[in-house]
This record gives sequence, structure tokens and C-alpha cells, in this order.
Amino acid sequence: MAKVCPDCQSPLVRKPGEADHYCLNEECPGRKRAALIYFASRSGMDIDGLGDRMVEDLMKLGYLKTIPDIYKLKEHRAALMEIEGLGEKSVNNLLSAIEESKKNGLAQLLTALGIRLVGGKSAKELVKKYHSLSEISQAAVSDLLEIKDVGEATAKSIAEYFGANALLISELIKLGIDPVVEKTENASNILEGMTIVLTGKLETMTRDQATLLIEKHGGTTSSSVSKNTSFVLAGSDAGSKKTTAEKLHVKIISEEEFKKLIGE
DNA sequence: GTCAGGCCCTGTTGATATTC
DNA sequence: GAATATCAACAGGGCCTGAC
Repeated sequence: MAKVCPDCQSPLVRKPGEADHYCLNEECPGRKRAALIYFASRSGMDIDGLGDRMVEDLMKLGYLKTIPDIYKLKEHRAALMEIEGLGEKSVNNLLSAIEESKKNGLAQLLTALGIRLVGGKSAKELVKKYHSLSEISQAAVSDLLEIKDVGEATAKSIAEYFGANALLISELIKLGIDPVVEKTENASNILEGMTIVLTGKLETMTRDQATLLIEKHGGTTSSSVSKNTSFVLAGSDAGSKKTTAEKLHVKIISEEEFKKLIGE
């Protein structure tokens, strides 16, 4: 029996070689909801106050249909304050977080768009070659294949996304959501060529801050430990990654040792 | 001040793409 | 084909914020 989408009852399809079934209905409310939730999430544009429940409520009230609608919410400030559970402060915080999200970089925006097979790492590689949304939207599959870690499936996924969402992208650009890639100077190259894995809770910095520091000093981060991992930066309550590192005889260092290493 | 709901942060795991 | 890296989904504990 064919599977159907629980949100729109459209038949689900499975792409050759892939395990998951997908709803291809562009108007599927479930797909739209998921896209909006992911866009606002920490992995996406990191908009505080716009979680899954809030997205659902705003969709039900008709204020949210597509991603650009998020940046038009300020036009409904008074109406938002009428929503149960939302006071003036909540609405102000939400609208500020939305405005603040405009400062995010191009890589973060690309991640937030939820392009299949494009996460944080791939997005960072993309912005090394392309410096604006419009540049990427015009890139051909053959051009995208020249990017490190981008294979045929990812390149096609990117091209298909921009092909199908041209209107959404132009609307975002009109709303001022078109980040410029800033060139960052490395503080040093002490971590040049190193792949570092973070695990556990760090005491003096967040994981994001640690990642930024590693990149600033020429290194890269990875989410899984392998023989190629240069070292594991382990905080308190380190989990299975530390165990894996021990098994593979990968060096494990503390936050303090890490700071000494980079001279901070 | 208390409570409830929502968010944040992190770890784990499975599926899949890419590289060698 | 194996090894590796990445993505995505989910869980759980703790924290934060707004409503009352």
C-alpha cells in the first residue's frame, strides 16, 4: 500500500537509492511548517522566541505562510500582542530576534533555508566560492561540483532548490536578507590542517565560541571522531566521542590545554 | 513568588554522501 | 567497498521568561 503524507494526504515518493519517503506537494502545510521551524531554529537563523509551537500558532492565524513572512511580522505587532500567552515583552523580544537574525552570515542563511544535503559545513564551503544568494542561485550543477565535499547529489539538490524557490529568494533579497560574506583574517595558523572534535560541556566558552576560535586559528571541526581526528577537546560530562577517541588513540585535551595551545 | 511552557545545549544514533 | 564525515532527528536536563 502506497504511503501518504499525514499533512496533505498526497502520495509519498522515494527517490532512487534513498531510504526516506518525501512529500512533493509544494503546498503541503506539513512541509511549510517544517521549513519555517527549521529556518528559525538554532541550526538555522537562531531566532529566539520562534519555536515550533509559535510557528504553528502564527500559521494558524495566517501571519506565516512562507519564510519571508517572518520578516513581515513587525507589521502585525498589535495583533501579535492579542495572542494568548504573548505579552508586550514577548512580542518585542520576538521582533528584535527577527531583526537581529538579519545580521547572520550567508552560510548561516544557506543552512537555514533547509536545502537538502546542505548543512553548516557545506554552506561554509559554498560561501568560499559564492558571495551572495543571487550568485549561488545562478550556479550550474557543473560549477557546484567544483566545490570541496559537494558531489552530484548535493549539487543537484542545490540547483533544484534555487530553481524551485526563485520567488522566495528574490523576496528575501527585497526584504534585505542578503548577507555579504566578510573576509576574516586568521589569528594564527597554529591549528592549520587539524581536524578537531568537541565533546562535553566547556566551562569558559560555548561550543559555538570554541568552533569560532578553532577556525580563527586555521583548524576545522568535525562532529565525529576518526583516525584522522587531530585531537578531541573534551569538557566535563564528555560522552561517547571521548570513548571513541581513547579506542582510536586520538589525543584528548582539556579546555585549559586548548587555550594554552592557541595562546588565549 | 510560583508555575508552566518553551527554549537552549548537548549527546546519541542511524542514514547517507563523499573520498580514497 | 571501506572508512570517514555530515546531516537530521530525537531525547533529556536545566534554564529562562511571561502570566497570574
